[in-house]
Amino acid sequence: MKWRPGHSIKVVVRRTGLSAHVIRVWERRYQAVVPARTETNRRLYSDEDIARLQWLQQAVQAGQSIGLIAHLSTPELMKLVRAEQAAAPLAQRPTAREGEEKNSGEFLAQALVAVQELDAVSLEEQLVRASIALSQRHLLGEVVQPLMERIGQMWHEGTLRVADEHMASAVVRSFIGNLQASFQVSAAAPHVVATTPAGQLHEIGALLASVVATSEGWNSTFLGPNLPAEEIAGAAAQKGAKAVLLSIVYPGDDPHLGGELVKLRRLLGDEIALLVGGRAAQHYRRFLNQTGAVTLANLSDLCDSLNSLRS
Amino acid sequence: MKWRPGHSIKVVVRRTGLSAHVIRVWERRYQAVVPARTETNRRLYSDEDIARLQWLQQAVQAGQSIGLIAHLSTPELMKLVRAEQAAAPLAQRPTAREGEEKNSGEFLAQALVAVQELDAVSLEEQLVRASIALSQRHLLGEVVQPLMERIGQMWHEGTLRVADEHMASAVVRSFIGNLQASFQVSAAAPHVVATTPAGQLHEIGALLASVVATSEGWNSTFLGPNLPAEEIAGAAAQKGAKAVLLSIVYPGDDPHLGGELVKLRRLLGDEIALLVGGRAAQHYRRFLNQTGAVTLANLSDLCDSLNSLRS
DNA sequence: AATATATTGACAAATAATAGACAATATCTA
DNA sequence: TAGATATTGTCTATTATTTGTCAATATATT
Repeated sequence: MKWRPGHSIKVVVRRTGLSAHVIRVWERRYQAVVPARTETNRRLYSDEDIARLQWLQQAVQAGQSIGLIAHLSTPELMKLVRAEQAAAPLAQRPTAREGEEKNSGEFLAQALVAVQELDAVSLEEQLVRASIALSQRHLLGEVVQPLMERIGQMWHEGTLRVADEHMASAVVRSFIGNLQASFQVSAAAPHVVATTPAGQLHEIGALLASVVATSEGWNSTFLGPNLPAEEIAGAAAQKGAKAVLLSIVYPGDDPHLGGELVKLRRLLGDEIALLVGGRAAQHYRRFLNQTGAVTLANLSDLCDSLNSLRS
Repeated sequence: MKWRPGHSIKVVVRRTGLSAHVIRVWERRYQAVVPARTETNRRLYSDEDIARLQWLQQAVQAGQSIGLIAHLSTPELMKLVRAEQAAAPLAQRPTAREGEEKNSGEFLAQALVAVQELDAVSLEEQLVRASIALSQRHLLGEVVQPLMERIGQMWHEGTLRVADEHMASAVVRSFIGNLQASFQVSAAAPHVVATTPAGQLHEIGALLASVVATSEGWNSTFLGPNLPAEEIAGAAAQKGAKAVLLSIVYPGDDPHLGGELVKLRRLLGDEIALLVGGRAAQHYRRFLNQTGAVTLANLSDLCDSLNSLRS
């Protein structure tokens, strides 16, 4: 679990990009980060120390002076960096650097802070930044989806207030809806509909699926959450859809849902595929297998399934 | 909690766009903003200082001369700038005046057709066209709001399917969220939060209220629907909101809602106003009157109430 | 032995504060 | 209207502070 020893300064240099000189001088002058020591006086940095240095570095890059911010707590630093990013004129935004992996994690972390602070503007700002810096796939798979999963998790744990969760849902919904509108799809392209079955109130998963389908060149209609099987089948028929995308996240033990799925499968007929994803989808696996629905583990699976459906 | 240290003049320069020279000369000549100092005589600007400089800058850009306004209090500056802004756009408003009435009706009719045909793309297209052709006020008051009312009505009558209603909600939500993001509001502007109380699941009204508040120059946070009184009060406190906007649409006979409203009023304290609108608001009039909440008949009422709150 | 790290002191470039000057307008006055 | 005066942004020169970098030296690691 936890790694006791800690990291040498060399590791910190590699991971932060700061020089060893600077790291030491920040410690000497401002006690910005005061690592533990070995018996022989070597510095031993914890992961928290490194993270703090990274935040300090970002704040400095954003124009803050180290002497004024070195003693701030790490959460305050995070807040400061966000404020600075938001205030930066678009003209001189920090040049998009390489290292998408690292960046997507930062976007996620910043977005989570924004959610906890109930800061809708900041949350949207992070999403927009991520959408500029990252590819579609990384944006959805490494920022938006993990963000919503994390929020759902914290919500169940009681770590997050309902208001935070609702605010975040509203912002993310709007953002994704926006994203979807930015794609141009031929009217001749095949259709899908995306929704969640009755009893499933969390709609973001279905909305994500809908965007992915759109970005893969399908005409996708998002029907909102919590629809009974008849409604879903009716809508699919009306749109001439080739597939129905369902997202099942919570709860994972709804006694009615299995029946709904079976009924939906019957109503859809043989021509319309049923693709089911989401965290709790596997809890209903026996119903899905029994009816010949396709279970999706992630958004890449969805892409694959859509592509094979097309042919 | 609170921000102790302060920002260097460099940061102020980047956030305001003013030159360091100007910032210092305004201080020297007019004491426009007199920041704290470090032990070594460096200027330390607080967030309030920066906000004040932004207001001063806006006032100057609007044609005021710095020597005459530098000594005004920040609230007076805010009022001044808003007055200027309200006066200016009228002169250069390029809106196509002709046939707004007729057009708004057409947009509404075509949007309804799109809903009944479950055509999200067409619905969004109508909304976008309306947003181009109409003023903000007409767009929201004569297209979006009537559209959602009509949909709710048809839904209760059974004329519309659930899927249609959900799809329309998703599209309109996304569209309004988009609209909201298009406004630039100063961080120094006062805050409101918009939501619906527990038991009220329809969120579009609150979202509309949130956009209107934003367009009137408030920082508005939309909290999503169906929040218990404690959550609303907590969020309002966290954001330092001056008002809470509630939308009550359906149902109009919830036995718990009156109690929720009374509780919310108590939790908010004396400093935070409670503005309540929506089709069903008058059904709870006795609770609202009893608690000193303001009842709003329409979006224009909301504008008026917000403006009087500001002073 | 070769390499990496810690400590101290020092240095230079960047940044900031102050006072004063100047030019372009704006406003007032005769 | 012309001239005087005031306002306002910009600039320079000087001094002081902040901050990244480096060298010298000692100690630890491989």
